[in-house]
Formats: sequence, structure tokens, C-alpha cells
Amino acid sequence: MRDPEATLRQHDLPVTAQRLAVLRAVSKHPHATADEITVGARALLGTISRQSVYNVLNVLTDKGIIRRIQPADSAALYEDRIGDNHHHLVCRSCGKTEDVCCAVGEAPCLHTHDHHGFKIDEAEVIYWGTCPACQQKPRN
Amino acid sequence: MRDPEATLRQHDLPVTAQRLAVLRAVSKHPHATADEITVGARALLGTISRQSVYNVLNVLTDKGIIRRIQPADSAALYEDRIGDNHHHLVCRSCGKTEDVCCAVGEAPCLHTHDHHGFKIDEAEVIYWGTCPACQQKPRN
DNA sequence: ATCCTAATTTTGACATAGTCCAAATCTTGA
DNA sequence: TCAAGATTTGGACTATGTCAAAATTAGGAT
Repeated sequence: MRDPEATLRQHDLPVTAQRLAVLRAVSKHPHATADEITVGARALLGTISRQSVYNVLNVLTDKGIIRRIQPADSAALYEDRIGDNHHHLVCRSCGKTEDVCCAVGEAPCLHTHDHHGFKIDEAEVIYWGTCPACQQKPRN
Repeated sequence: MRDPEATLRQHDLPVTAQRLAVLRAVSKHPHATADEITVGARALLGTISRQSVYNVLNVLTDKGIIRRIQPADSAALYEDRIGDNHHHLVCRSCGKTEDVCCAVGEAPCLHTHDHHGFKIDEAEVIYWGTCPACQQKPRN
């Protein structure tokens, strides 16, 4: 995120210390949970309420400034890399999450034949597997 | 599900009334939540505890007898159509969920280039959109 | 620079979905 | 039919988030 303050103004959002801190924390820790972002924001700001972190994350997500992903068995994760339709790779074992570019062109799976009359606006892809570190460990 | 009882035995699971009821409820109501399955199971069985429904759903999922899907902002959904790597279409407005076959061959998005050393075992695709019914309604 | 208003932040209660644990009960194989 | 081990149950508990009202703050107008 180049300039968090400018970004907020561009979206007609009053600039507050809490919003700046959350935005910076999201930038600094891609794929972090709300709790992790709270820790990050507090490191920058000293104090911020749990509810404010949720408020800010919701506003930023609604405005499309950040993106929320919600893999199974995980709290929601946030990232500020947006607009490039990338997907995610998630480790079944430890939850480690990586970005992956679209495999086949821009929107690989967007075209289904039997779309049941739905108006589709996004194809979300999550690749499930085992990360390098967890491949080393004995599975239990 | 042809024969729930045989299915359980094939997986070395003791056959109990609760398991049969849950299995039948899942078959009867594809993409139902644990709560909805509880209602369905009680209709068949009279009474079953909430915890047992969760126990059974977890066992069946672990054994691969049923499949769990967890779209964002929704409780987990269960289905007994398995092994065909189909995907899902979810309505952003009402949550209605439909099955869709793989768009491009068997495993459309399974091959990424930058897989970060992960060993990928599944590509999960969720198509987000608006179902026919919700397209009619005025958006609010 | 100060004030006003609307928006934001905070606090604390609440909601939902699911898990953990120990006691009671059932299923299965001998 | 019995015993052993697995399952079911009830109740407490956890995690992740939302709701609502009061206190505070940001930003534009004076």
C-alpha cells in the first residue's frame, strides 16, 4: 500500500489513526487474521479496541480497499493485494497461505456450462495441499 | 446413497440409528447445514443430540463418505455426492448452493506454475453470483 | 482557530458454530 | 449372552464475530 492516507481519502473515508494502523498492519502481514492484525495495529498505535479492528476491516473490505478470504477451518484472512484475481494455496496441516497467479489465463474457471441461471461474478479458487515445511514433518 | 447400512460397514463403522439417520438426512437434503441435518435426522429418528450430529458428520467426513464444504459466511454444508470433483455455485444474496461440473476437463485449475513447493491435492472452486430468484428481487 | 454535526471508536453484552469432556449407553464379536 | 470398546449424550466451554449505546473524534463551515 503506497499511501494509506491517500487511499482512505480517495474512498471518502475520514482518516483516523485506527484506520491507518489497521491498513498498515494488513499491508505488513498478508493473510493475517483479525487477531493478528490487532496485534500488528497495536504495535503501531499503542491501543485499539477489538471492535474497531473489525469495524475498520469491514469498511475497508466493503470499499474494496482490502480483500477478505475465508478458507475452511480458519478465521477470515485479509490482504491488500487486490484487483488481480489471484488465488490461494493453503496448507492443510499448518494453514500457511500463499498467493498464486491465475493458472490458465485471467479467469480459468469462470465459464461453466450448467450455471443454473446464476449471474456469476467471481470464481474463487483455493488449492489445498501440504507446504514444504509440513512435508518434512512426520504426519500425525 | 444406495444402502447407508452397507456403506457404514464397508468403512468399519458400527451401525447405529444415529448414523443411519444422519446419513439419510444428508442424502435427502444436499448442501444442508448441521442444524438442518439435525432437523432431518430427528424427523427420521425422533431424537438425536446436537453433539451426535456433529460426531457423525465428522466421522463420515473423515472417512470420505460425505463431503463438507465451507463457503464464506455460511455454516459448513454437507453432501453425499463425492468422488467426482464437482464444484459449487453459491448465491451471495440468499446462500442457495448448486452443484456444477468441472468446467474444463477433470481438474481445471489444478496446475499452477508458482506452487511454492506445496504438494497440491485439491483445487476447490466456488463460483459466487446471484441466483435466478434473487436476480428478480430488488436489491437492498 | 473554534464549533457543530455526523461519523468513528469504545465498551460490554450477545450470537453462532462448533469442540471438549466425562458419564451413560449401545454395538459387535466371542 | 457378555464383555470390551465405541458411540451417544448433556453440559460447559471456545473462537470468531456482531449489536447497540455512549463517548470521542474528524472535517467542513463559521
